[in-house]
Formats: sequence, C-alpha cells, structure tokens
Amino acid sequence: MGILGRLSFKDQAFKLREQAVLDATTRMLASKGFDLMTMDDVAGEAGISKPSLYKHFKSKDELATEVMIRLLDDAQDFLARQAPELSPLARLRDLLAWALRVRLEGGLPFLPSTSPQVRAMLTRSLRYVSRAIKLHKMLQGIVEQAKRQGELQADMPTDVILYSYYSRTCDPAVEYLRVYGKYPDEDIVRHMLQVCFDGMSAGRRRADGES
Amino acid sequence: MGILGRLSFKDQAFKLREQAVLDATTRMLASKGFDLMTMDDVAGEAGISKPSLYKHFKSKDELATEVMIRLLDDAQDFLARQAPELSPLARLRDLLAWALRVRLEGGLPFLPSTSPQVRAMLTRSLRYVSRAIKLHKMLQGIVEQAKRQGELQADMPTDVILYSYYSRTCDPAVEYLRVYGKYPDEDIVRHMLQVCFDGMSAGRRRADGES
DNA sequence: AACACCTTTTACTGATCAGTAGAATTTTTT
DNA sequence: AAAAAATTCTACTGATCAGTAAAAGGTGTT
Repeated sequence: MGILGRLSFKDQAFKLREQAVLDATTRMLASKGFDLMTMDDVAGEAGISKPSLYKHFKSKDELATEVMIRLLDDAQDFLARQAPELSPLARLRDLLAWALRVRLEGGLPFLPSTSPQVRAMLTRSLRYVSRAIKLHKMLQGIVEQAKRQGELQADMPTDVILYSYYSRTCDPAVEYLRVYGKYPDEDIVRHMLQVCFDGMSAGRRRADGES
Repeated sequence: MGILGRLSFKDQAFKLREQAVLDATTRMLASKGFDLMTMDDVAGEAGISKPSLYKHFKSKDELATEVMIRLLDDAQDFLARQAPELSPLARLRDLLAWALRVRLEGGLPFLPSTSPQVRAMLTRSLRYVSRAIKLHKMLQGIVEQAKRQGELQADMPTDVILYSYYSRTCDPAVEYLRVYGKYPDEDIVRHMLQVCFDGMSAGRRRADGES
C-alpha cells in the first residue's frame, strides 16, 4: 500500500517546513531578541499559521532551544571540516571568524549571554547542554594544544581563555562597529580577531601561523 | 512660617527614598534583566508600594533610564577623580577595573548590550544620550593620547578600540568566570584586564606604565 | 488635639501574548 | 473526481504586567 513511502514523503515536506521555521526564528531572535519575539512573528515570517507552528514545536522555549542547538551543531560541523594541517591557533581564529560572519549575515550570537532567563531555559535542555559540553571539551583540547605549541599564553588559565573566546562571538562591539563605525563586514571580522588575540596594547607582533 | 525649611526637609527624605529605589532597580536589573523585572519587584525590593514608586518615576522605561544615567555619572566622576599623573593607558585600565568591580558587586553592566529594545529606550532619552556622548568623547581623547604615547596600537582605529573597550564592561566572560571558574573577584578583574589589553596570543610582554 | 500631607492597600483596567479549539478551506492521495 | 488529510482562519482562554484610582491609615506639623 505504499504506506512507508507516503509517510516518508510527508515527513520530508514536514522537515523542510521545520527548517524554514528554524530559519525564521533565527532571524527573529537576531533582530528582536527572545522576549520581544512573538509566536505570531515567527509564524508570519515562516509563512505558516500559529497553530501549524505548534505542530512543530510545542512551546516558544522549545523553539528557541532548537535554534540554539542547530547553531551548536553547525559550529561542531565547522570544526570537524577544518583542514587538519591548521595550527590550533589558526583553528580558533577560523572558527571565531565563522561565528562572526554568521552573526553579520543576520544569524545569531552563539552564546546566550543575552538574558538570565534565556540561559536558564537552555540549561534546562539536556540536548542543548550535552552539545555545549561536547563543543567546550573540543575547544578546551585545542586551546591546550595551542598553549603547548606556544601560540597562546601558557600562563593564562584555559577557562579564562575559553570564556573570553566565547564572549567574542556575542560581542556587542560587532554591532557598534557596523552601526556607528560603518565598517564593511570583513573589516569588522578582522578587527575583532585582532583585538581578541592581540589585545589593544602596543608593542606586539602577530605570530600568525608559526606552527 | 518655615515653608522653605519644611519643603527642603521633605525633599530630602524624598530624594533619599529615590536613591533607595534606584539602588533596588539596579539590583533587580542586574539579577533579572529589564524584561523580567516587574515594577512590583522593584517596589518590594525598595520597601515601598507600587503607587509610591510611580510618584518617583512615571514609567518603567524612565526608571531604568535613570539608573543607567546614574551609572554614567558615576563613571564620569571616577574619571574626574583619577590621579592626573596616570598615563592614558593606566587611566583606561583603572576605569575598566572599576566598572568590572561594580558589576561583580551586584551592579550593572555599563552598556545596554542586552537587548535591542533597551538600547532603543535609552537612545530615546536625551539626558542619557548626551551623557553617553560626553563620556565617549572623553575616552576618545584618552585613547588617542595613549596611541600617541605608544601605549595603544596606533594602527588600530580609535572607534574599534573604544567599542571593544565598552564591550568588556558587559562581557559575559565575567559571569562565566565567577559561576563556572569560581575565581575570586580580584582574579577575574586581573584576567579580564589582561585579555582586554594583551589578548590571548603568546609572545607578549606587558608595557604597564612606560609613559 | 486637629489638620494636612503622604503612603499604603486593594482592587481595578487594558494590553499583550502564549497556547488552543473547532470550523472552513486547501492540498494530496487514490 | 471524490475522499482523506493536513493546514489555515477566527476566535478564544488565561496569565502576566504596566499603570491607575480611591479609600484607609500613618506621620509629622502647628
């Protein structure tokens, strides 16, 4: 009777619509933030009705959480696809550049720095937390490698480096540079990377790819 | 008839209560953020009733704006009181350390990085904006001085430095270092300053007070 | 002690918004 | 083309919360 075929076909269409909803949510979260984003907004932006939206995600929290999970998965993918000959520092630079470009293209900040309730919401999701931990451990490994190879300051605790690194992905300086500084996107990425890795003080030379 | 005396006495009590309200709002904003903070919260925290609260501030927006204005005034005061023999870079370090300590003591992040609507609310307030501009110009002068004296990277645009500097005052790394890293406050301040001015990369020596 | 002023309490309005129910309509399948 | 499925539309519920009104209760002033 082709039941399996029919179901999988429906499922495919369903999944496509689901991705469209996630895309719409990403745009809305980036532009209005979680609190000001309404489910009517999302439904309108995705081109479906609110009741249909609830067929996909059973609450606003779940919807936002899934968006963040997809973002973490994308980051994980990016890391996995990096050229293996890159030095640890180059990998970190590369990932941060990717995250900043995602944001500049209307994507989301990576980290739920925004508000306490959003952070609480995410930490309630096991699926989110397990992915965050996995990514964290991966980056921890890279940072420690970079320290051993003399690319990062060895006397700076790894978690200090990592938390600062994460914070750069949601750094408000990005928006200020775009809105008030009127820099093109690539300049913004370049400057953010330089400030992140080299700081503001004078008297420094970039060590780039000295593997 | 002592009318002036009576009025000024009442006024004094009124102003005292007003400061208490601002303190309470600061705490609530720091803990729950603007959206989750209710006027009942603030009234309760300040120990007065909601209608009394509205005798002081005619809306939630105005209340939050006044808190931010007071914060900018405090920053301005801090700058004005700095020892004049400090080098420009030392002044910047000093001010950032102050801002971070304010936050660690339960104060507010300096910058409305939090949400688009909060930023919009603030930019609608002339009193806020004029203070922000004044502080910005002051810091701009200090940064340019520091660049001329070779303390900051001269080839980095001043606005890039400034926006990154502002962002450090509301950097979520602070909270991560406290909650997950369990560092004492002074270590957090020290690490934040080091990351801000020297970056993460290796091969750098601190130039501290080389005026 | 009487008065005037402020504050509190209680209770309300009106708006917004998450989430849902059920009828009408479109699309897909056969 | 008819049947079956999903989707959309309209309208609703219930909760939250900013902001307000008006009566009741304090507090200090004279």
